[in-house]
Amino acid sequence: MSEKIVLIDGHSILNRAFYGVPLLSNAKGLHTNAVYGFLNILFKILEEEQPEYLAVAFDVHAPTFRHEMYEAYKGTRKPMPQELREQVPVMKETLQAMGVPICEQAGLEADDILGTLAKRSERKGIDVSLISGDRDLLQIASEHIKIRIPKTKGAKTEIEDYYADDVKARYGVTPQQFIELKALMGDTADNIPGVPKIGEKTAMALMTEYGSIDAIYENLESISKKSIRESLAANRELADLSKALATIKTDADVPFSLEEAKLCDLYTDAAYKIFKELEFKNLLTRFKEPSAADTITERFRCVTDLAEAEAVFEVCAQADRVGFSLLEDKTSGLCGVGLCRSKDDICVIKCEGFLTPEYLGEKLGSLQGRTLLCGFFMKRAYPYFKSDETEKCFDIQLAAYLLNPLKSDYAVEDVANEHLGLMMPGYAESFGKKSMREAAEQEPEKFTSYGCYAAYTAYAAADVLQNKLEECGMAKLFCEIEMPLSYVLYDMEKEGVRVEAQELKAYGEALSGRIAELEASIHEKAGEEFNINSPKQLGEILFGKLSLPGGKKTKTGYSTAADVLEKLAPDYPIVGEILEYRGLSKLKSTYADGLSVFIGEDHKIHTNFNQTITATGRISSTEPNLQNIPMRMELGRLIRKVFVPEEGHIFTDADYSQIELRILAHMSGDEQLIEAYRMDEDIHRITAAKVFHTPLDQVTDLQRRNAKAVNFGIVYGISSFGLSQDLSISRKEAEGYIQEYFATYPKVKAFLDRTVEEAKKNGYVTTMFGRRRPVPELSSANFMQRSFGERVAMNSPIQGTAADIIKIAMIRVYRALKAAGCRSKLILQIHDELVIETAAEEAETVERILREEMQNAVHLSVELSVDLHTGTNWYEAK
DNA sequence: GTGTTCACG
DNA sequence: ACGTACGTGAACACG
Repeated sequence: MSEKIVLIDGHSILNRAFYGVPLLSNAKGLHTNAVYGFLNILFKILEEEQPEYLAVAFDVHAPTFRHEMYEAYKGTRKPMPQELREQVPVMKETLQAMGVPICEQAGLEADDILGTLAKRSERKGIDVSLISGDRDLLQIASEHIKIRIPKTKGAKTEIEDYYADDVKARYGVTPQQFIELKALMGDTADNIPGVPKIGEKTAMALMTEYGSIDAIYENLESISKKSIRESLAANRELADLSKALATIKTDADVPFSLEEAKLCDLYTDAAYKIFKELEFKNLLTRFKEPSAADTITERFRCVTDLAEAEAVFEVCAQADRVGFSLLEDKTSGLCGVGLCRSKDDICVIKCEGFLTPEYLGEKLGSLQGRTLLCGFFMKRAYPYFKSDETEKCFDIQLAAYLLNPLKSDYAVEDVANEHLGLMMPGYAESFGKKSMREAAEQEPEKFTSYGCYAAYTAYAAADVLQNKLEECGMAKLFCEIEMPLSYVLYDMEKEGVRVEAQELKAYGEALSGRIAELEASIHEKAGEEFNINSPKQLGEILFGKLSLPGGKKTKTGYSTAADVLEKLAPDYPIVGEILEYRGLSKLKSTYADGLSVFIGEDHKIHTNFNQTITATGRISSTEPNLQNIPMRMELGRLIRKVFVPEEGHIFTDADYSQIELRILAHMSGDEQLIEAYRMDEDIHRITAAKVFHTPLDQVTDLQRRNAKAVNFGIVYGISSFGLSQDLSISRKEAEGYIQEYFATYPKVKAFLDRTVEEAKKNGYVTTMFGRRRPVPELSSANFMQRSFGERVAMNSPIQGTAADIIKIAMIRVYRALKAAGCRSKLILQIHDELVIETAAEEAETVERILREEMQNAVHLSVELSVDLHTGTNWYEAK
């Protein structure tokens, strides 16, 4: 077997990777997707090829330059986007760190370097694999030089391979002819003029018939088509020039020795550092585990003996701080507990024999309050706890979330990696889809290892995260809001909300009847049966078959969204029916049928309130989502009647009135807006009066509606386009409203501008309570992305502060209910609204507490106002 | 798994 | 010239 070299066309592959991988960025906002994609391709190739040599070629600055020339010429495509441009130096640094030689030379294009190195290697009897996204390189292909072109097909990349024969098979020309083909037809991208009048088809025909440019000119008179013949005759020089331009150099002066390309261990310390910085979690697993981890795993142990377990808990109770991991899942129950009280004392106590789940839970609970208990997802541990005190609790996930709320999850291995620089296998990596019980029984060693790693990570990360929280000014937010709130949420989930299953079923059945009627009528009007729920089929029927006007939008086909259909409804009865059908089937599938599966044996629904999901600090609700139960339309709103309190209770519902606008008034300090809230009048009406220069009592409904939309728009990070869409007015009119609004409330404008500026400077925005949201989009070169970043920067401090305030209110209400000895319980939170299941005799107390604690959660320059309602179901209470 | 639609604040 | 209002979650169709 001869030796092999892999040569990579750096810019070309980086470019491929950039467009093939969705935009990623690390915590610092640096984009990383192209580098990530490049490395994935590189590793894949290396695994396949097992070469002895490796080198990457870059143009010095040719690609951007040449690219831009081309763009200027074509006037269509964009220059290299900033998101990609910034990754070029990062890519080079990464390669350097991995010890991969980078060949670049002023005055030489990467193609020429690659061509030269390929031929040089071939002469030495070395096989060549040349990786490029650019088909121009095909001219280099030979018996020993393989051109490999990666193609991104959906998620995975497939690679097309071309030896000389493959080029012939695929394109019908030899690699040499490939050059001449290109010379004839020209290539604007490479500034190759080509021969006028000759395009792809003609060039191909000529090459197939004559075999070379020289042969074509020798037989010029035999070319039948006059225009082609004349063009060729008149442009011999151009043809030769084009050929020269199209030919990749194979004898360039590249000072590069094969020895430099000798492939060494890529997994260097320097590379590890860079991969970590770039947050390439998957790729980090390729590195050997750092030595620190080795010493830790040596100390991992599994305890199965009662006396030993007793001793462990005793020692833990004396420790300052204990990291723990709960080894359980819904189906398995508790299978073990990982405990770490120092980096030298880490174990998993397994549930077996005398070590029952009850015993372990009890012992874990007994640690509460005696030592700082650090764990992932503390809410899961609260069932074992004896009190709702969280002073001596530290939830790793909550801390990691505050430090970067944009991540999709906060798994043990991610935190270990990001905050401790520790590589460990994740759950799925160790156990696949096994349940915790299966893991414990079938993989005892990995089970111990996983539990110990998690406990150690909790132990060690608590310290690191605490310091980071302090640095970022979020320590108070963490221990005074998020930690106590986690217990409140646990309590709300545990309590649940009662739902009348029978009535819910009846509601669903009532919908079914009407749905069937509509379905029949729609199919009849359409002249065929089709799936109305399929936007694709629906679009084809409406805008294709029935050729209704206005059909456009979306990548995949016609848009059939409600706002599009509503415009058509007055003229086409079928559209109205479709809208009604849509509404009803939504109610049936998501709510009537969807909710019923979550009703437990206690007749209650226990939703999950997630505390680490949203970018702004809000809570989210899942399985089921109880934060989007219908409200705006009467038919949907009726569903709320099935949500009922327990015997002897009523619902008390309290919501903040326009909390976000009040926060805006406070944060901007705008006197006009603050004053508007001091008047005891409808804020939208006041805004209308001011913006439209109309006396308050003469404000029309339309004016009020418009003012309300502007108020919303301001909170969302206003754009004239968005407002115009919302109000169905022209952009110009919308722009006018915004101008008037800012003239009315000048400090609001100043505040929003200031916020965006700060976001650009810092890379993040903050709420009144120090909660941060990074805004990496602001550094994008893409207008759309950047505009999005600006709106995010304007909205997040407002939405986030509102989230902070209601969280404070929840904790206060929870504590006040407890202090007053109430049986009444907080059960739901819907962003600006709290629902309490109120014991009948406590109705007045509860109202007083809600008002008091919500209104005084914080003191702003405008009062917080709370609306209260009660009822025997959620419909009545709202 | 991704895209579309639509429910809520 | 571009093509959006901010933040979520669930159901469904479709590849």
